[in-house]
Amino acid sequence: MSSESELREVRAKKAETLKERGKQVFPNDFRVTDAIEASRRELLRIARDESELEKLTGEDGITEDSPRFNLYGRVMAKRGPFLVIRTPYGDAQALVRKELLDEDDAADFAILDLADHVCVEGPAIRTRTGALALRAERYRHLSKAMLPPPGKWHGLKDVEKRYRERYVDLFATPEVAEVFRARTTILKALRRFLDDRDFLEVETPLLHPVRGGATAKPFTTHHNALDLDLYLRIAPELYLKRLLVGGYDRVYEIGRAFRNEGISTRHNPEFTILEFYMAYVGYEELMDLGVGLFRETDRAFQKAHPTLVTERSFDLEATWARVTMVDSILDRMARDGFEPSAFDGLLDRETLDDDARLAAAFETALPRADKLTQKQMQGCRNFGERIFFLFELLVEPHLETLYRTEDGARSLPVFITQYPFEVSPLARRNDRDPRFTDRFELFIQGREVANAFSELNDPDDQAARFRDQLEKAEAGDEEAMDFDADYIRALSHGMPPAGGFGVGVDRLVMTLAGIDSIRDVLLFPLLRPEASAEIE
RNA sequence: GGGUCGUUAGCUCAGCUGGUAGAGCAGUGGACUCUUAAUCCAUAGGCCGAAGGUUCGAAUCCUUCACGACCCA
Repeated sequence: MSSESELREVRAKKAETLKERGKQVFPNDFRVTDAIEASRRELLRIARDESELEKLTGEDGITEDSPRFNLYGRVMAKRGPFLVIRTPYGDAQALVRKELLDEDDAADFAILDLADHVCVEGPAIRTRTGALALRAERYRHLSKAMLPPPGKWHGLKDVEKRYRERYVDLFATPEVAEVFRARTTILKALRRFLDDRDFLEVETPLLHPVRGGATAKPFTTHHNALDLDLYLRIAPELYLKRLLVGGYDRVYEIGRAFRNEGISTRHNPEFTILEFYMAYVGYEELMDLGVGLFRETDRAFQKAHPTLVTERSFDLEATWARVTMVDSILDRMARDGFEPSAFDGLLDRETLDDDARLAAAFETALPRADKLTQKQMQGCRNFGERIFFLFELLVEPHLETLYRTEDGARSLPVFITQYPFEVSPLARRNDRDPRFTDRFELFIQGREVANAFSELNDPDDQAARFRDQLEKAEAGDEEAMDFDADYIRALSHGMPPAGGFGVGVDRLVMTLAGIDSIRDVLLFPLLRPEASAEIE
């Protein structure tokens, strides 16, 4: 009897036995008072404290006066007369012997299955091997698991199953549960940093009538009563800046954004974004603020989750690199040791500073490039797009190699600044060189973690940029923004000079916890539905 | 989108160049009752991801599909 249906049957029969004895299979009369909860925590604390353990006696040292404890949770294993009980704070064991229980409790205990929830009550003892155990004088059944848990030793390894049945993954693998606690620690630290600086946390719509705030393919949906097509937001940006117009000088939002794109180790269609906006600062101040934000968040993470701290290839405590995009391309070309590229020997400062010369360099490089690269090169229609293309092709994959600590041991976080105007439709132009914007992206471990800029608050300039986006859309660009007339109206009422900063929270969690796949930091990553979900 | 790999018992995995489907754990019955993956004896459990094909014979070879992982773009 051990196919799935048979295992289920065994448990169903035990449930039936409970009922026949007048017991509920799923009772809800057990109440955790503050005192009982404190007693469980105390027990788990003692279990981990050598000096406390030594104070405990063996079973024969137990008297009427010995303190009693409660231990309740999910039964994860049976070892001889011991039960391993899992709680949110860790595991502890209980010594359960029928002769110490009254008849009724003993009968309940006799039909215990692994993964059931139970409560035991009794004094704490020290076992012969020096570990703590609660010696059960009372035993209560609290909830039945109708399905068997995964193996106690190997746990749940099947990656697909782990994502689909995250509830099992979480109780079977405490390290996984810890990652999601760390995620919350990180979110709280981000909030605290901003709250401490008088930022106001706000919530803006997820349902957007127009696409804006980022260049990405949106999800579409429909509101029936208004007969209105809507988009799930790709970014909260434009609403948050409306709030700057409204007079809140410092606002932030942490929430979900949706992008209708492929799924990979770094992309999930819904992801968590933090955006904050601050009046009377520019992008330089935002870099300083960003350093503080990430360092403080990391310290909070490391302090709360020492078991998740891994050997890192990057260093947040060293001085972070700040390089303009053009300089980063020159840095790359000046460096040996990279794969040969179609642009070798073609790029110098003069070329990267002159539209015609750069276009000519592309002409020369074109036949040397592979097909896919050629296609992308031909898609570059102006100076800014060419610069950005060169950055993505030549620099981005090598950021970790290019910018390192003095001893060369670790990579530095790097701010790439001065993004070209053409690829930055919401950022303010640089005052000295209008071909670029006062924008940066932050890369840690070569991974893009943040995007920020001095905000464009000139309504006419912004309207012209929206019109450019419309042209792109007409040319077939599915990621182009819509013309947001209300946003232009908002800017026309006057927005204070400001800077804005966006963080990919999932990627930040991945970076700090040393996790390679975004699915491992999302509780329920998007998966294709199962072919046939069993319905009963 | 392309490539590589995977899918066998509830869980973790073996199963060779085709020849009757295997182990450990968990389950069931029993023994034991201070264990640390508890132990011992006994026992049961399979549409070998799905569909086609090759073959006397397919978990194994071929094709298609589904789902997933990793790499590339």
